[in-house]
Formats: sequence, C-alpha cells, structure tokens
Amino acid sequence: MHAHLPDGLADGVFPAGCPSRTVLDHITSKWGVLILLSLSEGEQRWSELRRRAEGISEKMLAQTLKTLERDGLVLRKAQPVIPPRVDYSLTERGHELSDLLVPLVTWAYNNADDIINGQR
Amino acid sequence: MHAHLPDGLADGVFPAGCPSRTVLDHITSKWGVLILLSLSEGEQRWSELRRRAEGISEKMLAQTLKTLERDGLVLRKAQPVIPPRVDYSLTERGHELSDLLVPLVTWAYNNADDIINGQR
DNA sequence: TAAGGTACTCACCTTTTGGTAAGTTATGGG
DNA sequence: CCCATAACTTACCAAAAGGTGAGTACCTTA
Repeated sequence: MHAHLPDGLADGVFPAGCPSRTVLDHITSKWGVLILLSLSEGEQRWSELRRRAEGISEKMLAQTLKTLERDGLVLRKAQPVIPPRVDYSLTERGHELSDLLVPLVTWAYNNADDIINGQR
Repeated sequence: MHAHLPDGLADGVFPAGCPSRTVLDHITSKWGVLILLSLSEGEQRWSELRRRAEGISEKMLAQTLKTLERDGLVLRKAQPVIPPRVDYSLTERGHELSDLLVPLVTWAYNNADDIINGQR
C-alpha cells in the first residue's frame, strides 16, 4: 500500500556519517529546493533565478548554485561576453531529482493553508 | 515528459511570505525528513525514534515532533502509565507526505556515492 | 531506602547559517 | 571620461539552529 524505504535503510536507521545524509541536506535545503524547482522550468540566467527564488540574497544564490553544480545537478554555462552572461540549467541527474521534487512541492502548495490553519 | 509545477507556481516564483514556504521548511528540515521517514515504517516510541534518527538530540527530537504534530502530520498517543509510554505515528496526511518523501530519499540514497565522489 | 526506567523541559553556550553593503571585472555607449 | 551592466566575491555582523548537561515526574522493583 505505502511506499517503502530501500533495503539499506529498511530498519529506518539513517547512519549519521552516511553520504546520503549530506546529499539529502543539499537537496532539501531551503534555497536548493527553490532553485532546482525554478530550473525545472528551463534554462535561466543568474538574475532570473534571483527574481524567481524571491527573497534569496546574492550570497546564498552563489553558494547554493555552487553546491548544486558540484553535485552534478546544475550545469553552468558562462559566455565570455561583457557584461557577463551565464546560463544555468539542470543536468540529467538534476532532472531526475526535480521530477521527484515537483510532486512534493505541489503537495506542500496544495496543503499549506490547511496545515498552517491547523485544519483536518 | 517532465513533471511540472502547479499553476500558482507556474512562473517559478515562490512568494517569500507564502504559507507553502513555511510548510516546505518544516517538511524538508533535516530532522523532519528523518522522523517522517522513520514513522513511515509504522508506529514508534520516543526512544525508538531517537535511536533510528541517528545523531538527533533529545531537544531536537522534541522540537521536531511538536512541529510535525502541530502540522497534523504526526499523531502523539500518550499512555498514562509510569514510566511514561508515548507512541508516535503518521496521520493520514503524514502518510500522503511520506509517500512522496520515500522516493526522494531512495533516490538520494542510491545516488549519494556518485554525487559525493563527483562522478558522471 | 534507594535506584531505575521513560519522556520529556530548561538554561546556557557554541556553531552554523544567512543578511548587508561594498568592491571587482571589462567593455560599450553617451 | 565616466557610468552602467551582469555576475559575482568579500568582510563583517546578526540571527537562528543546535548541542550539553542538568533537572523533573512518578511508580515499580530490589
């Protein structure tokens, strides 16, 4: 009936030093989720990402993009022009992930009001 | 081909004060995810949760469980016995959510090594 | 009488996270 | 000559998250 955890986590124990903990932290970080989701709609420039992930600071945008790029989830294409132009997009792996993230965020979006107002 | 965002988020903008931001923060919090996942395997006691979400402190366990309970995702059943016995389980809404969280964590678990070692 | 078990809470302190404002780069346009 | 532009980086500071160790409750068992 319900989804179940992979064998390695079957007993529900999540080892503290496990790489999956680190990855989970990256992909569930506040700004990480928002950027991944934004990019799931297509390639975008730095300034566009800033606008779409409303409230993010330049510092956090840079930091988050670097982490996602190192993780092979986001691709950075810089054009050697002045003023600079940099396009960000999801890698194949990033798409795999965002396909799982989208239903989650959609659920959060649909249930947010009920949850915050303490209904049901 | 790819999953897409709900209409309210169609332009990829996530309003800063939006309730869905708050909910997203709760359900993607480091310990929140782990507890939700652990409970997806069935009802558990406080001490069992402590053990399974390896590394969590009592303070964070209490705090996280309170948030999840307030959000209507986790049910707290306290039995009036000494020593105390409290059982935690997912609500229906909690199950809906964990069904979306499980594939995400499974993906993270399967890809963690490649991501951390910078492969692909 | 004293210790043990369970599920907490609290006060205090450290660590991490994140914001702000300034600086950087190189070129084209006025 | 100088300002605007885009995509950053840096230093500094404030805020939030989180750890530690102690304390609490109450009954049961030794």
